[in-house]
Amino acid sequence: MASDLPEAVAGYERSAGGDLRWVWSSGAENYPALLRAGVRIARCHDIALAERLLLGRDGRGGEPASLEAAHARLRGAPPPPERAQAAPGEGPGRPREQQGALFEPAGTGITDPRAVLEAVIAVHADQLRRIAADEHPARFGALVAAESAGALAAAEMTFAGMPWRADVHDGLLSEMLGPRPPAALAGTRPARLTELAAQISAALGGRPVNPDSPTQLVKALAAAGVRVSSTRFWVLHEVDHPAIPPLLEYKELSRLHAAHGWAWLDAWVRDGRFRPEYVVGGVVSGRWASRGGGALQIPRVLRRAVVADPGWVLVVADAAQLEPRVLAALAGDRAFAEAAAGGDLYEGLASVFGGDRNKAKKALLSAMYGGAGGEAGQLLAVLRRRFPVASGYVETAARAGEEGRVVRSVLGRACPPPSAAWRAVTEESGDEEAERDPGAGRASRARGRFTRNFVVQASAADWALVLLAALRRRLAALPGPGSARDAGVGPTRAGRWDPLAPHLVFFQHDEVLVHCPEAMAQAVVTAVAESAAEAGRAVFGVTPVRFPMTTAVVGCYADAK
DNA sequence: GGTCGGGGCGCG
DNA sequence: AAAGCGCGCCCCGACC
Repeated sequence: MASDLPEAVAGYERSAGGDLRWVWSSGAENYPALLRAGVRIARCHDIALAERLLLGRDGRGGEPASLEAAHARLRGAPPPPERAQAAPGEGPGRPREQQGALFEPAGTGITDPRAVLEAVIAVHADQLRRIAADEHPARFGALVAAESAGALAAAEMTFAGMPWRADVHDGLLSEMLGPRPPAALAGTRPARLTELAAQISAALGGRPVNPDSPTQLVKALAAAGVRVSSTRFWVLHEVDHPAIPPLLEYKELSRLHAAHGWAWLDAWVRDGRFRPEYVVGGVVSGRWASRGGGALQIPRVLRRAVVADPGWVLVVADAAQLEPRVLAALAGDRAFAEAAAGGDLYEGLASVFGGDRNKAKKALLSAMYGGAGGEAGQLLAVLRRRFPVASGYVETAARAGEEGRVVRSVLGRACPPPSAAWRAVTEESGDEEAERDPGAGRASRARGRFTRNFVVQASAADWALVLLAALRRRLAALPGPGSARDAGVGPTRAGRWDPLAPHLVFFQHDEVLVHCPEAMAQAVVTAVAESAAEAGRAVFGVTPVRFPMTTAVVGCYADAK
C-alpha cells in the first residue's frame, strides 16, 4: 500500500472535521501503525468486532469473525481458518509486535487491494442489513459503534501507555521480598521467601516442604495433625498452627513475586510506560480481556508505581456501584431507583435492611450472582418483597438460563447458547421412570447463575463502553492548556495524535484513568461527569437512575480513594 | 522435551 | 468470613 497512507488518512480526517467513519477490517490490526505515524482517527466501523457481535446474536459465536471469513460466508464459500493468535517463537510474557501492512488483512486470504476494498464494501453493507434486521436495530447499532470506538480507545491506550515508575516498583519489591536476586540467581526465591519457606518447613516437622505445592502442603499439614480441605487462604486462615502465619505471608508475597515481580517489570515496562494489549470484547459479557502483562489484575499495592509525569496528573474515575444501578435501570424498578437515588447506593438501601449497609450489599450481590447460602437467603427474601420488579428481572434471566435459552444485554449483546455437553446432561429422559442424571440439576442451576449475572454484567459493560467512547470524544475536543496549543485547536488538530493532550491510559471494567496536564484536570473531571450522564441516557433512555462516578485528581494512582 | 487441567489468587 | 458471576496467569504434577 502507499507509503503516504497515514498522511492521506489524516488529510481526510482534517477535511471532514471528524464527521467521518472509516470502515476497516479491524482496528486492532490497522490502528497501531497509524498511531505510530502520528495519526489519530475519530470514528470507525470495525468489521471483525461487528461480525463477532452479529455471529453471537445468531448463536454462531464459534465461527471466525475476520473480514475474510465474513466475506467467504457471504459468497457461500468455506471460511478460512482463524488466524493464529501468536507469532511462532513468541514466548509468554513478552509484548507482541504488530505486523502486517496497513489495511491489509494479515495471514492467508485477500491480498489484492481491489479485492480487499470489494470485500470491505460487501461485508459492511451486509452487516448494516443484519443490524437493521435486529429486534432493536438502534440499540444494536449503538453497540456496534461503541465496540468499534472501544477498539480505537484500546489501541490508543496501548500506544500512550500507563505511566509506570520502574524504580518505585523495584523499591516496593525490595521492601517486601528483600533485594532483587542477582541475574545469575534469577528464578530463585528472594531472601524473604526463602526465610518463610524455611520457617514453614521447620514448623511442619523439619522435612523440606515446597509451599508452592498444595499437594505437599496438605500432606505435611496432615502429618502435623491438621486436616484441611484445601490450601486456600480462607481455609488456612481458620487454622491455629505455627506453620500458618508464615505460610499465609509466603502465599501473598510469592504471588506478588511470580505475577508482578522483577521478571514482569523487565518484560512489560519500557521507558516509563506499561503497555498492555487489550482484547476488546474478549469476555463473553463484553468486558475487555488483556493479553500478557496481567493488565486487569494489577495488585493494588503496585498502584504506588503508577505516577503521573512531571507537570501532569492522573484523573482516576470509577463508576460507583455500577452493577446494582444497572439492574435498577434495566428492570425499571421505580422503588429501587428511588431508594438508590443518593450517592452511596448501599447506604440508600440500608434502611430496608435494618440500617445495615453490609446486609444491603450482600443482598444485592446475592441477587446478581445467584448466591443463596447462609444469611443470603433471608436477605434475598427481603429484597424480593421490597423490590419485586428488580428481583423478578434477574429471576427471569436465571430461569431462561436454566431452560437453555439465551439472554441479551440492554444493547443486545447475546450470551452464548449452552454447549452440546450441557444439553446432553440436562436433557430430560424420554422414559418417565428413568433416573435423571444427578448432574442435570447442578448444570442447569450453574447456567441459571451465569445468565442471571450476564444480563447485569453485560449491560454494565455496555454502559462502560459507551462511557469510554463518550469520554474519548470529549477529551479530544477539549481546548488545550496554553496559547501554543490553543492555536492548534480545531481542524488543524483533527487527524493528529497529540501527545500533549489528555489521553486515556487505563480502563478496567468500570474504572478509567486519564493522564493529563495539571492545568486541564478540572476540564477532564467535567468531561468524565458529562460522559457518564451521556452514557446513562444513551444506554437506558429516560430513567431516574443516576450513574455517578467518583473522580480523584492525583499524582499517584495509589492516592485515589 | 512439551502440553494441559487443576489449585490458587489477583482484579472487577 | 466467603460465597454466588466474569476473567488471566502463576506453579505443580500428570501425562504424552
